[in-house]
Amino acid sequence: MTLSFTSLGLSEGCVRHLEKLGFDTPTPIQAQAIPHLLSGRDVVGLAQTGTGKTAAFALPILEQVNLNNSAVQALVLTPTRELAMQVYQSIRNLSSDRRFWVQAVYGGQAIDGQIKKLRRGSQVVVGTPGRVLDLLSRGDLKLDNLNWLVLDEADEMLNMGFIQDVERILSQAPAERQTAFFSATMDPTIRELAAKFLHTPVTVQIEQPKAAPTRIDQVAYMVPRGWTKARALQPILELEDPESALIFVRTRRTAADLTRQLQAAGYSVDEYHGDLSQAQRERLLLRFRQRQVRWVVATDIAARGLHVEDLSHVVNYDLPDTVESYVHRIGRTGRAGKQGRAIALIHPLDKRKLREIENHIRQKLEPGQVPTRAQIEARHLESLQSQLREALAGDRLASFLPIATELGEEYDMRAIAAAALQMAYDQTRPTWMRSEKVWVDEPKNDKPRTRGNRSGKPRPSRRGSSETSQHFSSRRR
DNA sequence: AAAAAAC
Repeated sequence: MTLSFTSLGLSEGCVRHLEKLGFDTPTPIQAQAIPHLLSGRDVVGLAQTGTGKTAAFALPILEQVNLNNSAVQALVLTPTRELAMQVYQSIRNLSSDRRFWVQAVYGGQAIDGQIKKLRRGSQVVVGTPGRVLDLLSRGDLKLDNLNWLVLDEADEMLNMGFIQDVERILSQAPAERQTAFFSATMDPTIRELAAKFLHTPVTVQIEQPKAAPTRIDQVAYMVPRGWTKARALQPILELEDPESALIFVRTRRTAADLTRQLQAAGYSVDEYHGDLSQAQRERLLLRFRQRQVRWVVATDIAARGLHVEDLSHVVNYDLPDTVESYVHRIGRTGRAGKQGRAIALIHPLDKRKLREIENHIRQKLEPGQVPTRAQIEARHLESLQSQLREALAGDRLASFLPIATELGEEYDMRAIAAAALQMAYDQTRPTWMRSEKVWVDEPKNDKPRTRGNRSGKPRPSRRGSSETSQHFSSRRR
């Protein structure tokens, strides 16, 4: 049973272009949603990001859009500006017709350029709610000819903070239109709002691909009692040695603070959150995607939809507020058939939250302990050896051979090699590990501490835990 | 209670 784009009802020209792009088999969500959308039905599509959602709604639109009319015929709303850019890019790639125009509109960027382009005409507009409303009230975006309205990441778009804007936009769109909600989760609010805004919708759901979770190794590192998460993070990162990582935190403030700490420790890392200017945000993403920055500390701005090629790690430094958000966050890794790792830092106060997550994903996270210095050093030596083997097989060796020969007249060859290794080893260690003072393995104190501070000594200060305890105390009541 | 989203 081979499925083709042709069998879904897409035209020959469209299918040929898709083949040129290297797409010959529809993904499950595409296979299910495209025929319904082509037939004019409203659709609720339930699928994770990275499953080909964008093409699932874009292809039927491209198939039926009137290219001889430059009025806006389709509007796609996304919850973040970067997602709008990303969706815009992939829609643009899906059409080869010169008469087809798609445009992205979002805040944080001069509105003049966006207005100018809108005046030139675009059949499809992708945007964030605030800027779309702004353009609507200025009269620069007109929805009179709108045939399609798509909410990407609908569960997020229908959240408290967004819902009013989205409702105002929906109310300005012609009633005679096709509407699609794409969402990773179907909670009661989505069902309710779908009933409100969609006309006898078909729900298509790709059965939770059992393959997705197994492509992500999930580990829960237990933060020892009395340790801050910041202190536990560095040894964990040393052992995990992520090629690239998104480190999720709860607030913008923590993002900035943690970034500064990690940078001071010598890591290639930068911050990403809503306190940055749009230009900074875009520059950061570009640098991250081009591998000029290895790790990014981010708020939930990066939890959804964001695509970074070959992201090796997702780190939940702070656990997310909702179990759904956990699924979104870890979904940034393990994409396109690659293996990914999702690690979480579990403070003693986070254990309840961890259980909720485990119940939701019906799977236990593999427990992990903060690595000891010995474990990290072993890991460093191991990677040094494999790097050495690579160098031995490489072609740059010749330029270093004369030095080795010269030194060889004075020293034993094995001593020279060992000294070179020592130099390389010292350089791979981050600054904080070079100082013995900072890095002291504390005896594991797993005895549950009684509430009263019996010893009478002041409690160790716990910088990182103040927000956490505050957060959970409200649940205790 | 925080984050995102318009100036």
